[in-house]
Order: sequence, then C-alpha cells, then structure tokens
Amino acid sequence: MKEKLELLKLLADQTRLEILNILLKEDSYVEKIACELSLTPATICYHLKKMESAGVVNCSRSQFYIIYSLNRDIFEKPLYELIKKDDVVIDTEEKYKKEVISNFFKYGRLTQIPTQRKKREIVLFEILKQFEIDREYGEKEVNEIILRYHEDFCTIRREMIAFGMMTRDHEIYKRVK
Amino acid sequence: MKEKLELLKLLADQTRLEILNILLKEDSYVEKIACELSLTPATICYHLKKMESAGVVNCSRSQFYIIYSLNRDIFEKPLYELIKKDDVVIDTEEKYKKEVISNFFKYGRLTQIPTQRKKREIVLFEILKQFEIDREYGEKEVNEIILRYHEDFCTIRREMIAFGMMTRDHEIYKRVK
DNA sequence: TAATTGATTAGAAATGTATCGAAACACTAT
DNA sequence: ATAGTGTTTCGATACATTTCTAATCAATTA
Repeated sequence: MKEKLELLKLLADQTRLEILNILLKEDSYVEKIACELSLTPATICYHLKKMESAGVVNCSRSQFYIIYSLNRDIFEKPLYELIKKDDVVIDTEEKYKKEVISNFFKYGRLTQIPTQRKKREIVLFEILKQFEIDREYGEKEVNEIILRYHEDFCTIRREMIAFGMMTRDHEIYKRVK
Repeated sequence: MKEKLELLKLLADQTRLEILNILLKEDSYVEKIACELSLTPATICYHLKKMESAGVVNCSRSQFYIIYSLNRDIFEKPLYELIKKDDVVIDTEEKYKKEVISNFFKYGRLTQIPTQRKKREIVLFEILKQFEIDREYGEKEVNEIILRYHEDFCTIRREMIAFGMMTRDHEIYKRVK
C-alpha cells in the first residue's frame, strides 16, 4: 500500500511526466534532458534518482554518460491496481446491481418493472430507499413517493410488501429493511 | 495532458486513497467517512469536492445526507494512458530490441551469439555502443572491449564489419554507425 | 418560523516538495 | 597527474497542499 502511494506521488508531477515521456521515446541522460526541458541538471538528477529508487527507471554508465531508461513493466497495470488496498475485493454483486439499476432507470424514472424476480427486487429496493426505516406512512403518501418513479404505484406497493420490504397494517405502511 | 496530471495528483494522496477504498466498498457520506478515518468533516468534504470536480466521484442528495459514489470507469485504464502525452506512440520495435537484449545478456555478458540475423544485429549493436563513433581503435583494443561481453571476439569483430557497423583499414578499426 | 443536522467555505498553521546555485564527486582523455 | 565533462549532493528558498477551527449554508423537522 505504501509503495503504491509512493508510485502515484512520483507520477503526479509535471516535470517527472515530461521526463518519462522523453524516456518513452528513447533512453537519455541528465544533461540532455535538462536541456530539453530548460531545467538545471541538478533538478533532473533529483527527479531521476527519486524515480530510480522506486524502480521506475534504471541507469547504467556508458562512457561519459549515465544513461537512464524506463522500466516499462510498471505502466501496464490498470489504475485500480494502484488505488485499491489489498484487502478490498471487487464486489461483483454490487456491480451487477448498479448495472440493473442503470438499465431500468432513465432520467430518474423506472422505465419498466422487471419481470425477473431478482432484478425486480433490485429496482424495488432502489425505490424503497426513499422511505425511512420504521417511519409510518399513509397510503396516499406512499403512492406519491412511488409515483415519482413509476405510474403503476399499485403494483410496486404490493410487490414491496410481497418482498418483505414494507409492512401494511390498517392503512399504515412501514419500511422494514 | 493537463487533466491527466490533475487526476494523478488527486490519486497521490493517502487520505484520498482511503476515501476511494471506502467508496469502493459502498457509497457513503461526509460524516460517516470522517468518522471512519478519524478526520474532520471539513477535511473529508475538501477531498470529496476536489475529486468531484475531476469526475472521480459523483454525489446526490438523499434525505439528510449527500451520498458520494465512485465513477468506476476512470480506474480501468492502464497506467501508461495517464503518463504518456498524446503525441507519443508506443515503440514496439524498441520493445522487441529490449526483449532480445535481456534474453541474450546475463549479468552484463552475452550468453550466446544469436543465429537469427535480426537478433544477432541487435546484440552486436548493443556491444558496439561501447565504441565511440569515428574514433580509431587498434585490433587489440577492439578485442579487449569485446572480451568484456563474450570470449569469441573474433566472430563478433568480423560480424560487426559484415553488418557495416565497423570498418577495418590496415589494422585500424572505426565504428561507423 | 425556529431548531436541528449535515455539508461547505474561509482563513490560518503546518508540512512537504520542486527548484536552484554552488560545491563535491566520478570517470575519461591528454 | 591534471584538466575536462557530466553527475550528484547540500542548503536555502519559494510554492503548493493538507488539515484544522469557526463560521456559514442548506435541507428537514417540530
């Protein structure tokens, strides 16, 4: 985790990005890079040494010059490899829910009630979030809230109860999960 | 280019990485995150707003809370997408050369002379770099330099001439490309 | 409308880091 | 050896950024 942050910090600098782009084209050395970027050799050296100790670049002496080259492997990882802590597992269940929701809602409204039970549960739950848990709602109030999402408040209200998301007791509705 | 640097800067911060990891698990809101990370809501707000304006997270009001969620698309790109300027094309030729070199050199010495002409040219050129262009070398001197890489200096010297990398004129050798 | 709660902004303190000039270092050539 | 060339280190400065407290804003509830 620490290393990942270090790598990100290294990459998050204008000058170092310029240097990396030069090395992407061809190996080079301190003075040459300094000249290309209009900075002093001291500055370029400072950046290259920093990147070297993080394993981003390598260097080797060749006659007069110390030639720096890229360690290209590092850049092949996708970005999330760098941001996610090792203990986080990508939640495919959550991803699936997001996809279902984005398929069935358009401009904040439910385009149709899914026929598949699993998907129906997901979109109903999405609407259910508008209700507070344990607060008492009148039927009219419930209908109005559902109407914001779909005209068939009747089916949706009934289904929410069928899924055990809501209870109904003498015209009083309550969200329960 | 500017945006890429901005994104990298955003990601290169301990606290923001923590926040992103929380949002990776589930959507959340300012106070809750502040509590989890033992920081003030003001600080969390500062980071979230920053990330929002860069399109890394989105927010929407839900009753009391303003719920922040990740824009997951952003993290799917490989890292080099973020470092390379748009005008740089990845040099596959260069990559290939690097691979050949790393296959045939071990601990700075040539393990064997490649039989494939293309590969042989690449490793010979690698050794050739030890010579300065246009300087005159005696045969003994040439042999010594090649010996640093491989015992069969005779074959290598002859091949360098055959490839037109060196010229020989009355025992005087010159690197020409 | 007033009170409550969460979110945001402003200003200040503290920290971190890029850059430079100058000096020291390392290798090469004469 | 000594001069020349390129590299690295050091110390100082300038600038950017994180974090906090306190005040303000915005939505909700009584």
